[in-house]
Amino acid sequence: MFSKACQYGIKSVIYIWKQSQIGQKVGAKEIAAFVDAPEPFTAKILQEIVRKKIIGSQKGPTGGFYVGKEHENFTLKDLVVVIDGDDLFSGCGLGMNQCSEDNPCPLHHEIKKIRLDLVHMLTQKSIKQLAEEVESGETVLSRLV
Amino acid sequence: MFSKACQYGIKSVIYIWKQSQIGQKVGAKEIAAFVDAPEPFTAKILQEIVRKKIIGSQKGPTGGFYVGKEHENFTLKDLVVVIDGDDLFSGCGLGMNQCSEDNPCPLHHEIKKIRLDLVHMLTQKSIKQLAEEVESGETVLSRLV
DNA sequence: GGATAGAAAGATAAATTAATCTTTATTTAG
DNA sequence: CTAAATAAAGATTAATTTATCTTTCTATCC
Repeated sequence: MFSKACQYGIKSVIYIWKQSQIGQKVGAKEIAAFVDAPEPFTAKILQEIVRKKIIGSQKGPTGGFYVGKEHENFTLKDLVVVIDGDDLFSGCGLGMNQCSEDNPCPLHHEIKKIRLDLVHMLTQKSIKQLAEEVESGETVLSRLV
Repeated sequence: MFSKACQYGIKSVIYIWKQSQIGQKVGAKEIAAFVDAPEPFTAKILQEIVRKKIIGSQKGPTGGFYVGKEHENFTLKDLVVVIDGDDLFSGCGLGMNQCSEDNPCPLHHEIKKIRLDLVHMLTQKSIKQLAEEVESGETVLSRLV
């Protein structure tokens, strides 16, 4: 469903949120270790997310990745689109470019329903909420434990 | 959602069903042309599907791919699993191998719902039904109107 | 039985995605 | 101002997926 890059990105951003809530900036190395992802690849994905302003970063000692007020309204869907593009949400599920409401592919109507649910899920659950669930131990993000 | 291979496979199998319903075996070339897919790649995918006995094939002149009684009970899900594996249906959506009901990843419960719907869709809609909808013009499979 | 039409299989190539490495730029601390 | 820590950027490599090519095998038709 999500690419590796996207999986790493989602986990990283949840972790960054979680740490930002307690006032901590976090470096790529720490993030990668925590979410169990290859460090250089994670760093590269984070760059892209920063460039699209989903999160912030600061260079230098005591620097790292963080989220602030200006990032609070981004949803998981925004993040997924930045990393994986919107293939998952738009376009024909069978890859037919002439597929449309009037000219539906065999799975058009079926896939539409599932996509609606998916988009709903990815826009309703805020990243903040996910971070809080990790914070409370309701869900788990790390291999360790 | 589905790989290219899987998209081609789904479209091909629907076409083969449709043609089998009117007693026609079809060759890889005809299939590829109709569903607008690269021919050698399509042939390769079809091989795999035949090997897993989702459809049948016959070599030699007047040969081709077909479906018979013995293939009637396969669902789209069976087909998708043969081509793409069951990553879409099982395993953690964020790639965490320690994710489980007791140790859920941040998206575990959310993804579960969507997967249930997806599996339901892919098992409820029979390939035959999809082929009939194409036959009746209700849905469309080919680039050529 | 020979020619032909096709599927099956295996080898190869191209494109994309995943991952790493190296260098550069920026910021803070001292 | 210098050194150290860290992100940013770009180049490179590896793995996977997509696509093609070539050869072999099998069935049908004459």
